[in-house]
Amino acid sequence: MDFSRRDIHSTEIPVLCRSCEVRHKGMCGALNPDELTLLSRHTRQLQHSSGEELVGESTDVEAYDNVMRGVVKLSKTLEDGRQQIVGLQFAPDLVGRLYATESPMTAEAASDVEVCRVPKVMLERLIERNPALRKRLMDQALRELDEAREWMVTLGRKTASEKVASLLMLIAVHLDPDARGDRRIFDLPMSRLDIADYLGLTIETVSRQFSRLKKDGIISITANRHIEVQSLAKLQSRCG
Amino acid sequence: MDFSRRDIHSTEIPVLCRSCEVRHKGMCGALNPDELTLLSRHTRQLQHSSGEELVGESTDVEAYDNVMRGVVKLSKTLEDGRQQIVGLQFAPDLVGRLYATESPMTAEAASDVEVCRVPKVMLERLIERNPALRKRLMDQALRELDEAREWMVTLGRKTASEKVASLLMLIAVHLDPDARGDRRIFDLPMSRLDIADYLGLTIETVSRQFSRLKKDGIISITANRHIEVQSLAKLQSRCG
DNA sequence: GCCTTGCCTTGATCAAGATCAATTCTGGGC
DNA sequence: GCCCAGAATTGATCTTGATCAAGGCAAGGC
Repeated sequence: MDFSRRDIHSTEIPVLCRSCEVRHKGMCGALNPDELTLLSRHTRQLQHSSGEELVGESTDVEAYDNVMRGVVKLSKTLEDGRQQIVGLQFAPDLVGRLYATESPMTAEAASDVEVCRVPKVMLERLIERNPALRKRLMDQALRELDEAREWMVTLGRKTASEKVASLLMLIAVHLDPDARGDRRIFDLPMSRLDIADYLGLTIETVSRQFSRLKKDGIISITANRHIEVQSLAKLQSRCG
Repeated sequence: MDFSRRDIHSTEIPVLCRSCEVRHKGMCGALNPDELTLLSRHTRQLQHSSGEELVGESTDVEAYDNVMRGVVKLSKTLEDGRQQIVGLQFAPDLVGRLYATESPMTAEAASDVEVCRVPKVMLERLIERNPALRKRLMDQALRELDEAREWMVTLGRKTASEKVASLLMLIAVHLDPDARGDRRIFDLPMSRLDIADYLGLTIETVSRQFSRLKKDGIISITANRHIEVQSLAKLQSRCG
C-alpha cells in the first residue's frame, strides 16, 4: 500500500467565506483559496454522529462541500442495513459527485467537521474557463479511484489484523504527517463502528485486533480514540 | 447495485488503425472512431491467460490501450501472492492511468482481447484542445470510481453467494445487453480463478456457489464458461 | 485411442471472524 | 462525587468460507 503523503500544499492559508463572513484556515486542494473565496456560499459545522448528511442522495442539493476541517465518510447501505464506508475525505477534499445531481451514496461527518458549501453550477461554470482547476479536479478523481482500488485489495484479500493495521497507517499518514521518526500520535477521527464499516468487519473483531496491537506493544490507546503508534515500521509490516 | 447499461453508443462503427491498416468494429466510448483512427498506432491481439500485460507497471510504455473486443482485468498483488482484481474493462474502455507514467496495477487480457494502442503524449495533447474528449475521459474516470465503490460494498459486506450473483448480474448486463425478458445467455469472459480474485473468494467457494445456483434452477452451465440465466429477477434477488 | 494437462467440482476438516451475551470503560449531567 | 447512557472490550459459541485432498471432465499431443 502506498501511504505516501498526497501532493497538497499543507500550509494553511486564510479563506474568507463571502456569504457567511467566516474566515477559515483553508488548505490548497482541488480548490485554491481564491477560488474558494469566490465560490463559497455557506459554512456549516457538522458534529460527529449528528446524523446530518452532507451532499448526498437524500439531501439532493445542487452543491458540493469543500472539507475545511475534520473527516467526512462516504458510505453505501444494502437494503437490509449492512453498511460499507467506501471512502474517507480529509481536508481539503471536495465532496460531491461532479456532473451528477445525485449519487447512490451518503456523505456524513465522521468527526466534527467544517465545510464550505459551493453551488454546483458556479463551480461547473468556473471549470469551463479554468484549465488549472479542471486539472486539479481530474487529479482528485483519479487519486480517489487509485485509493478505492487500493482499498479493494484490503477488503478482498487482507486478514482482519492486516485490515486494522492498514487503516491505522492510512490515518497516521493523513493526520500526523509531519511527525518525525518511527512514532506517530493522533486521535482516531471515527468510532469503532465506522472503522468496522470501512474494513468490512464487526466492531468486536476491530476491538480484538486493537487489543492485540496493544499487547504486542505496537500501539497504545487512551480514551478510546487517542492512539500512539510506537513503531510505524512494525505497523507497516502488519499491513500485508 | 445499479446494473443499468452504461451510456455508450453500442452500435459498432468501423475504425481504421492507420499504422497497422487494420479495420475494427469500434464502439464509441471515451474515444470516438475519428479520434481513434487519428491516434491509434498499433493493434494487438492478446490471448486469454497468455500472461502478456497491457499498459501496466512492468510494461511501462508511454501508451494507453483502447479495448476493441474482449475483457481486460486490472489487478493488484500483495507481496505474498494474494491477488485482487480491482476492475474489469469492457470495449470500448480506455485502459491506462491518465497523467501517470506508471501505476501500481497490472492490466491483462481476461478473455481473448483486441486493443488499439494510443501514444500517451498524443492523446494528452489532443485532450488539451478537445473539450468533448476531455469530458468523456472525465466521465470514464468518474464512472470507474462509482463502479469501484459499488464493488467495495460487494467485497466488504456481501456473502459468498451474493458476491457470485452480483458478478453474474454485472457480466449479464455487459455482455448480453440487448436480451429481452428475464433470460440471459452469455459466455463467462474469465476463469474461476479470475472470478475468485475479483470477488475476494477461493475457486472452491466460487464453484460451490455456481453449483447451488444450478441446483436452485437459476442458472445452467455448459462447458464451464457458457451460462444461461433462467431468471434474471431471481438472480437479482440474490445480490443482497 | 490413450495419456497428459489444466481446469473445475466435490468432500472432509479447520480456523477466522461473526454472533450472542455479559462486563467494563468513558464522558456528560447533576 | 455519583449516576447514567452510549461505546468499547471480553468471553463463549457458532457459522462461513478457507484449506487440504481426491476425483471428474474436456482438449490437445502422440
